[in-house]
Amino acid sequence: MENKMMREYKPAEIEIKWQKYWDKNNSFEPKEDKNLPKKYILSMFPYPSGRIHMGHVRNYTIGDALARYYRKKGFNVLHPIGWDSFGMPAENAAIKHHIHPKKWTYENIDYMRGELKRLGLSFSKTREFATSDPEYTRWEQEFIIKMYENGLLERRTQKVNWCEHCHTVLANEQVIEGKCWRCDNEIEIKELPGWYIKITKYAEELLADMEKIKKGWPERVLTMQKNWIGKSVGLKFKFSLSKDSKQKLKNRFDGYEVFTTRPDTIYGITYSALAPEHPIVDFMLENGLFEEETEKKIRYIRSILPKDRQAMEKEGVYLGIDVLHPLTGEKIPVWLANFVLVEYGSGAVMAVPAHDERDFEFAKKYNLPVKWVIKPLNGEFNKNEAYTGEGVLINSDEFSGMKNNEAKEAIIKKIETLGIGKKEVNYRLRDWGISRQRYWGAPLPFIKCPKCGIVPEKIENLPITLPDDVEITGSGNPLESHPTWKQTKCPVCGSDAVRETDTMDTFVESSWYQFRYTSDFHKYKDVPFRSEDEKYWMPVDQYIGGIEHAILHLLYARFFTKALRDLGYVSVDEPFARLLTQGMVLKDGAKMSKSKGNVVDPDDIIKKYGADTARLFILFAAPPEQELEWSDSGVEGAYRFLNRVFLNAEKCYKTDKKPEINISKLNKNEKEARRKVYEALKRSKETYEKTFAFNTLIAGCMEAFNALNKIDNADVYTEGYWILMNVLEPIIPHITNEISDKLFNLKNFGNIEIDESALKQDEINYPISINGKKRAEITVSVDASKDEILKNAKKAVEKYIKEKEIVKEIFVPGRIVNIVVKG
RNA sequence: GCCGGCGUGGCGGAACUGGUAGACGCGUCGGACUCAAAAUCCGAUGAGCCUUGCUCAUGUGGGUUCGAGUCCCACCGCCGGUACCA
Repeated sequence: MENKMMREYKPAEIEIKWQKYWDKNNSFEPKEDKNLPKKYILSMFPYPSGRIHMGHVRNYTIGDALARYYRKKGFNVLHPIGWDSFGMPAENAAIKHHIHPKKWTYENIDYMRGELKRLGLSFSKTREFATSDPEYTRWEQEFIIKMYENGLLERRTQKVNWCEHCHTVLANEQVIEGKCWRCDNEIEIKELPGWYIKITKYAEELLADMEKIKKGWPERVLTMQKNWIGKSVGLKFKFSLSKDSKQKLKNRFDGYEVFTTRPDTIYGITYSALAPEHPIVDFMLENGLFEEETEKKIRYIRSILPKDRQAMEKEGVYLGIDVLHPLTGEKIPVWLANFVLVEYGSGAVMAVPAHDERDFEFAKKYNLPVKWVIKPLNGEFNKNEAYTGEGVLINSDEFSGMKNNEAKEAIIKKIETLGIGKKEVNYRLRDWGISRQRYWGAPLPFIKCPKCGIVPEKIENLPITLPDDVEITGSGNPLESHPTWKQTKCPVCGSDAVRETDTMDTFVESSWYQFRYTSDFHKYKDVPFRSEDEKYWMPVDQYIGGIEHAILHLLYARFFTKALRDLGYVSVDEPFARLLTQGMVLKDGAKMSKSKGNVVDPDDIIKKYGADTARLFILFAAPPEQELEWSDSGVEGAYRFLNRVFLNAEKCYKTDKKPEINISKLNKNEKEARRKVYEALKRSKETYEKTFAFNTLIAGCMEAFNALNKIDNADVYTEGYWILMNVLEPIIPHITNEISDKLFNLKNFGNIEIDESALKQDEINYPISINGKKRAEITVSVDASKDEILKNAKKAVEKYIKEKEIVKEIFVPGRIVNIVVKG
């Protein structure tokens, strides 16, 4: 049967046709049948900034390929999209273009939804939402109230990171090298009241549960989170002040605590150091207990911002007081040192110059004694530097001779017995400050009552929504300056009260959106998501997004999941079973950005070549985890390939069944072509389910097409298209649907069994090498014996081995023959 | 400094548990078609040389092995994270 209907590849027509078809048939809605095997494929949702960029295209194309693959395999697939729609840019747009943040946001969403559709992405329509929708805010506010009631949220005043440009507080995670993650402005430290989520309560579980996800997450993401949490185990003990020193301090202090991870070096203490802001220093300054020179120096050190001190040389001064060594009772001088941080531990340290680089540097500068207490296991000390490695204790009373790792525990025990200290765990992780002094965010659902203090809003009054009539000027919080919004009644006593005007960090919204998608929330309005839906769909089987969220979003979402679990809302410990971190899209070696003028607009590519070309190129150009260098000629290449695929489909015949092939009648090229086709099919399973190496899968398909075009056998050719259209459908859905529809009535989109006989080769090439160097090549039948192969091999390399002694013959079946000769 | 990752043609990148280095694509060169061009198709394409073939090539230098891009040691470079965290 001849097939002459495909004359020209017109992506625009084909793509619109299929997009309409999918839309009309609701092709991508998850099914309610909970007996079906499920896959929840999620790409990180976008911020509706106005237009999608290539990073989005990459992110969503990867996710879409997986979703389409599993759908085709018969899974019930949840593949949703939504909008992370609160945030600063909406307010910036309001200031710049005098457009209301809400209007700006929702117009952007409408536009971007169209862009995603034009890419042929198979998102569910019923599960879409924006986090700024009041229905979403309502549940978030409920969670926050529950957290407050369960001691996971509190309001307190503390030092915060303040960005003057964004006019708001930032969480520690949002300060990148001392600058705002959004606008790059230098951060100031301010003391402000604010709301804190106690993520630190979950520090240990966040660490421990990495075990549960380590098979599915990139190691480096887990490492980054581990470092961020920064657990360290050690000893906390108290230094007692000497009698004289106590008197000098007017008996206001009897000592102070220090934390160390090296209790094994405790006998090497030769001084102790306090942070410049330590309370004892404060007290001594207030009471004029320093000589003039000393005080001058202390005031100088204190005048330098702690973060600027790192760059400086170590500096300090003797404070004129002493403490007693906890075990030996020896007198130990107390110094002030600019390298001791007031925020970490207790703001004071024991100093062991022999075995700590910082202490050593400081001791050298001020000629303080160095006492060696750990001897390297082999070799001697280099007394010009601190020895921080493992070893055996010396000069350490009854602990001498112990290995230092054992001594750690032993010394902790002794200190505990003496009652002057105990084992302690310290974390670098700080509580998550979620207050933002901005308008376009979810209001914190609390009320300040003059009589009752801070009280949560009643659940039945949720959501607390934003007022529409605001003026966004960029200075001050519009909710604070709104004439009436914050005026309310206390939900407890009914008296006049004021609403909290801080809104929530937008990372709160993105911490639980994965749960919201699990239910058809348009139908079930009395819950954030139905428990049965959550149990069925969670965890997300595959999460895809940028590495930039390794700490921020991914840590918050993991925490939030655990908190919601403990509040009884969800059933899982971890939200994302597997994570794929896709690399950035670059152009001319740099990240695409307006300021660099190297932006390629996805819409332009779609208009010129079609969505399939864009999708194919972006998956072909690099493996997903690596950076991807944009290449205009590479895009052209992808387009040419699709053209060939489309036009050559003409060589197939129409059929509803995969053609039966009689292998015995095939010639060499035909067998070769079939083998490549089936190899591509075989590889596709690995690619979609495990490796995500779309680039090599596509290369394999190209090889198969190239091989098909060398033959003239309609059966093999048609079989090839039957299979390759199936393999490529998740990547280039429009063109494959079009061809499969015309040729195969879409019947080729089910599961295809691998024909093992097609993968078998009749003949094998063996490279023959002499002493590991390739010298010849022979072709033998697959069932040739070892002796036969060796005989042929020797014949092929006769001139190299004649008059030489054969020392060894190596034969690796299916691989290589290597002959080792001497002389 | 510490932790992690990566170094392969002109370019993006292949190479499963050590077994023919450079798949596939781009680019370049040559050819066909054309009055011509574009498009398309066919072929060549790591470097060098004494060009039936040989030598050298996976950041550098060593090592293990019959055989190393792959394993081990040392170093160099780039990227990312983090940093006086006691």
